[in-house]
Amino acid sequence: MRRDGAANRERILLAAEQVFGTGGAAASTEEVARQAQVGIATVFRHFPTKQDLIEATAVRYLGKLEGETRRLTGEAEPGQAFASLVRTLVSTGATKMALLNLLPGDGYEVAGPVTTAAHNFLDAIGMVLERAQSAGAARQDATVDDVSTLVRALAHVAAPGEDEAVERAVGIVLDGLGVRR
Amino acid sequence: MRRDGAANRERILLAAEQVFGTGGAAASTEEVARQAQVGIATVFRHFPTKQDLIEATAVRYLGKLEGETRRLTGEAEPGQAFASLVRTLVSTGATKMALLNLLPGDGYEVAGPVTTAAHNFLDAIGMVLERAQSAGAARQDATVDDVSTLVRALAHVAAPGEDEAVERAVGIVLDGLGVRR
DNA sequence: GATCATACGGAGTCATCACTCCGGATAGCA
DNA sequence: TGCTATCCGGAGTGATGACTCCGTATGATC
Repeated sequence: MRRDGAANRERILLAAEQVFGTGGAAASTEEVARQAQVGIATVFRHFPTKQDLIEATAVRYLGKLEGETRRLTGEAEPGQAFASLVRTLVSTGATKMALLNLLPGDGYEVAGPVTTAAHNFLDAIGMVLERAQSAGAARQDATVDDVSTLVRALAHVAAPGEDEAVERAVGIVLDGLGVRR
Repeated sequence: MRRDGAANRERILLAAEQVFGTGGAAASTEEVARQAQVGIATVFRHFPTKQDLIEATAVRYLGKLEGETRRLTGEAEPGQAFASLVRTLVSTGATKMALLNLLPGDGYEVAGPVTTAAHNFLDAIGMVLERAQSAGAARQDATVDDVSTLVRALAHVAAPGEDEAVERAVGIVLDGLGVRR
């Protein structure tokens, strides 16, 4: 693969994360091309359909989230680490709701790279959750799916500018999850 | 207004609630016309723009929700009434998420009939909430906005068929709201 | 039952968007 | 530096959807 080709692919993915994140999946591919400073044909050469582009962007984004989540596994305070995870996911999810919608449980295809990436991400969340539970800082019967569902839910209403309302809602959910604060 | 005109207006609003509810605001006006068994021009004669149609549908729907909510004010068990309210709103919201998105706090215009209807609806929720709080069946510092935010959030992920996951999430949120179960 | 204001249907218009075609660069290598 | 496989841009193309035009039908009033 030629170097300029690889570089453009990167620029496109970066732009797509921004565009689809803020505008939802309804945002146009042309907008992505504009933001990436690339011709529309170049986008379609790298990603034959809009769906392919969205999926590639989602995989990349989920991988990033997974990395951030795994980093929290080493935190000294498991309860705080978990609370911090939820807060972070909700607020970053606020500007990427279209991508979060691709998580399982939101009516997505059963197999494929997106689902794999999502599972890896959920595994990472599970590790943080279990550490909190072992430390007695989260209720024992909570599952990763519970956390996933609640985070996706909160992310949907977490529009930028509604910080205070969202913070209150997150606090109530964390109480429901038995997280010590 | 002629009788057939009024009747068609009703059929259109009914169809719109169904179509926009399940398909989101992205659903086409033609689909509404088809479902209402009416020509496309008839829809636009009654509601000059698609936005007008969505707003009229939302006002109607919010009024219906308000009525159901006020009915819960007379329940014997305030805590159960509140829990039942949340459950009902989340599950009905699941098939009308596009309309629930028009509630304040989701980036909608400040004035107008939709906002008025939404406020009336929130008032009704407030009455149910306060009764539960007075009975010691809900935490004292919870506000109507908290409930509104959480319900909207849950409704977004409450796809039909995900009943069990949603029920668990609702349970956790109710725990966070201090609702006795 | 005649008149006419009110309503109706569906073909057409215009804009948007996903996706394609093709002539013109350019990176990498000898 | 010259060659070529790879890559690029932007003007199409076809489909879809919001909205309009206009000839026809019908409910209300006399």
